[in-house]
Amino acid sequence: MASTKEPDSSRRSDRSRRAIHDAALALVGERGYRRTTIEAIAARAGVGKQTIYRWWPSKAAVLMEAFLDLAARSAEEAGPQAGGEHGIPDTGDLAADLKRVLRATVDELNDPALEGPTRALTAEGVVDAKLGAEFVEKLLDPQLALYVTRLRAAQEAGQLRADADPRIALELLVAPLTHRWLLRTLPLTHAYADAIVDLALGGLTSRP
Amino acid sequence: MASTKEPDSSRRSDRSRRAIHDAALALVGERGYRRTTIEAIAARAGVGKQTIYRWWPSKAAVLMEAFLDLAARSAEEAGPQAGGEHGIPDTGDLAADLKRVLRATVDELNDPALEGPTRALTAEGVVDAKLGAEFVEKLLDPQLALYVTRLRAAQEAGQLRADADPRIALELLVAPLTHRWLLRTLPLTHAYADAIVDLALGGLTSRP
DNA sequence: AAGGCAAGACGATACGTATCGGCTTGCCCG
DNA sequence: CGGGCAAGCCGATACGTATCGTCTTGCCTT
Repeated sequence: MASTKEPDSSRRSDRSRRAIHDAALALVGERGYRRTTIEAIAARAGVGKQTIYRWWPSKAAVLMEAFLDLAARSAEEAGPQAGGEHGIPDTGDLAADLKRVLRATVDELNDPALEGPTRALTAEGVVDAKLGAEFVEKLLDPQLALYVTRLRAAQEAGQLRADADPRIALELLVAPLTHRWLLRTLPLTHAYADAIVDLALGGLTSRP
Repeated sequence: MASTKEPDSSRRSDRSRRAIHDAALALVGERGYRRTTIEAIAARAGVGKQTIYRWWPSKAAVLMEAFLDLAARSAEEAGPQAGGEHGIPDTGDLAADLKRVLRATVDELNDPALEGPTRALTAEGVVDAKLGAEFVEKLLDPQLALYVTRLRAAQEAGQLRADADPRIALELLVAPLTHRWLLRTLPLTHAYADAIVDLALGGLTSRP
């Protein structure tokens, strides 16, 4: 028993880890997820295959960590009051604030540099429940939480129905964008984001 | 040129095709998409590997066709006025009609027999644009078209804002369900479907 | 000197192709 | 008519390639 020898993480090479992150992101962007092999990642990173197998359980896990690392670094660079990641602005105008954030999300989803890895990771999570849970917990939920706080503020300001669950309301706003992007049903544009905000806030029912 | 000899489809064995469909669906349900191999499908179907490679370009294509066939057959069985596939009911009560259909969709998405293959196919479409387009065209769009007609009827009955694009309004209703199911953020229940309908129709904004 | 490191050999699968008789199908010739 | 004959799909299987994940070997950092 207990033959599962855990490697000593204190001796781990941070240099190799970063090189593997970079190589993984680059290769997935260039050739797609399916066609990037562990061996290719190792070769590009100038690293032995075993160094990857020692520290990661799967190709998807490598990519996930690379992604998290990238997000953490770009968040750090961006500083406290950055563009679209560190909280949703509250100017008092809920519709305008939401449009601003959703437009930024549209731009992010349409960014060709991020599209490949993001699609790969999402698709993997759709099929692999374990990885999907990690994806949701570490990447998606923190972002959605920002909406919850902003929507709660709107609720306290009397701009949002008191009986609306912010967690559900948020999905009404975000899910349509995700839907178009993931399934590629129709183009994902700023105009679409605006339309979603207007319809979601105003409601579909006609009023006198 | 023209050395691409197309096989003669008139001599194709329908028996083999069905066996392959069934085997593919069963194996994907049992072992997941990644771990079902073409060779295993052939073995289970009692079919030569080449018979699969002769008629299908990829594993995903086999599954897609199997799925379409299944949908077509179950639609046929269900008859003209079946549960949830052949048009959205129009009782005059838009909210009730939508809840009925979305609840049925929830049940379908939660059906363990269909979950495996559907996830596999969707995930493949997320990554493979060509397959995704086929998936949308042959499976998703026809279903969404039903919403468009129902919503247009509601619009003519004065129950839906005249300035709302039905194609976008539909996404407000359907996307949240897809979102929860695909990403597994929270449980997908009838109560959630009802909440979505109420919020989408009534709007998020508080009213006097 | 202990252990992670780069490099790569290795067995195990799965892929997609090629080929083999066997069997059905449709056509030709007697 | 009707027996044979070519064509072509069928199940089956051998084959070479690609990738996997493990294992081994020295080197080099710590």
